[in-house]
Amino acid sequence: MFLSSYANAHQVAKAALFKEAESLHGLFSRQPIEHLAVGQSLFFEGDEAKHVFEVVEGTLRIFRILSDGRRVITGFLYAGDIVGVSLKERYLYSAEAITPTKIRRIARKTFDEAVADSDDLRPEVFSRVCDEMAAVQDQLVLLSSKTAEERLCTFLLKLLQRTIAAGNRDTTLELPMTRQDMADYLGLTIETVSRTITKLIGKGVVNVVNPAARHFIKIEKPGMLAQLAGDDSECPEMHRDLMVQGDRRRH
Amino acid sequence: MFLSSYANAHQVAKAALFKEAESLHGLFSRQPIEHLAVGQSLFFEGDEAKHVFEVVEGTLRIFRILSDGRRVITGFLYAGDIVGVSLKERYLYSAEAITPTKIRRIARKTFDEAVADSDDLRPEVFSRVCDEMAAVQDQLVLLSSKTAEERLCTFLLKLLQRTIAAGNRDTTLELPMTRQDMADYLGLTIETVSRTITKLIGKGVVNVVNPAARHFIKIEKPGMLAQLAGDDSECPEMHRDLMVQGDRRRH
DNA sequence: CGCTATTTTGAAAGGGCTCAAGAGTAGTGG
DNA sequence: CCACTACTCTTGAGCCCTTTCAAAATAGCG
Repeated sequence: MFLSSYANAHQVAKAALFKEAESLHGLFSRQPIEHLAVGQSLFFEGDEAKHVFEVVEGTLRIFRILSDGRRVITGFLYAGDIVGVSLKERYLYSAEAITPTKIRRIARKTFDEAVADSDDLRPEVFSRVCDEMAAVQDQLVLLSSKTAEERLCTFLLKLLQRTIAAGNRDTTLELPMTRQDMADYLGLTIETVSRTITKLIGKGVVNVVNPAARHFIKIEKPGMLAQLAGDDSECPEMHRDLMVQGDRRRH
Repeated sequence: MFLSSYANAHQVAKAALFKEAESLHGLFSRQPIEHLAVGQSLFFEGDEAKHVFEVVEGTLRIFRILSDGRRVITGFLYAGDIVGVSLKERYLYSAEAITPTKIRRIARKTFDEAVADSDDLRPEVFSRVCDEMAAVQDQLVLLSSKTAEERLCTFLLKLLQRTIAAGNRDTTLELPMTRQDMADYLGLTIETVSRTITKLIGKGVVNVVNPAARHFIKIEKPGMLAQLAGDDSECPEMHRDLMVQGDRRRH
């Protein structure tokens, strides 16, 4: 699956001081940039996994199509992310550009050899795989036990944290994906996503900056958004020592 | 998270011919066996991830407790599985024995060094991480778009495939986990799990071998079980070339 | 400006949840 | 061996959130 870009940023930076090829980004930087138009596919589920990709610019969706036509989006890729590492023979999902996108590619064989040879690259790859695993597991928790509102808020919160981490002071988010994409990612219908956003606007938590641009959402009350997202980062401690039985809510 | 045991079995076997330490199992085999009683914890979410474990015998559940007390089981561990690899500082989940269990442990530091040093171990670790990632993603698909019946059937089917892979000819499954465990794993309530099993018995798909032993379930119609599980291994091809728009069902 | 795709809104139906009680199963100790 | 208790599992009834089906409103674009 995809690998988060904000993984071990310090390590990347350190390595870059010495030799560019000693960081994953450096490894890709020598490759030519390729352009993807909106809706264009990078690869398909089931294809032989011949390349590893770095997203230079833009956004992609990662998804599977089920036998009955339903689509499940398992993640989004943003600038700096790397796809195609934790795979064997074949891609387990399709990848498609949802905005005009720039990518670089490296043959898996080349990539694997470079990683096997470099003591700097291995920890970086490992770190990204760990982040990816953590992200999928969070998504698993979201899907197995959160309400529509909690799901939406969790999603928006993650996007918000992304832009804040990128140094953006404004709390206005650009949602490059459609409502249908959000629905397929959050395990909801497009109608529920739409209704839930309307409800959040009603509560004053978020707002559309300009009714014309529904893909720009301003987070008015980040604190409340985090509240509604539900995961007060779980609470493992309550479980420790004393098995607090009995008062399990829902599910 | 956990790592599936049937990963790259041939590679493991090959390495074992030469030197035992050149396979992951060999690496653990020198460690003393530790015993866990039913309900005993191996580690807690949030704990410093100091060890990597191999399950020698028994079954464990991997889970998180949410702030409102709900429990999400993200996986089960069986004999041969390895836990604690794809992690950074801390465990992202708790692990608890659901049957009497035997495990071996290795310090992460030792483990990481052994893997970094050995050209045989690295591919095996990589392979297991890939399998783990694929499993989590399948679970993600299950949770985001399957009905209660489909979830149950998918779960039973996976267990069936496990026992068949282990060379068992009988289609009777032992379910070491409680109904509540299954519910927390499948994103359902215990009542829905119970009702769905009753429904499957009514359809003649499965049966309880002996009403006294509800943890032993015989699969009477494996074919029908696979049907009801829903994932005719998805269908990526229908999507290729021609973007078949429009007739997306549900969600 | 007209056409199409996307999004929103409404009303009704349904699947799974909640609450509540009953039925088995085990374990304990007299 | 049989209460007695504690659990797990099953079953029932009603409700609620999300889905489904349908249509209107809004944006995007040639």
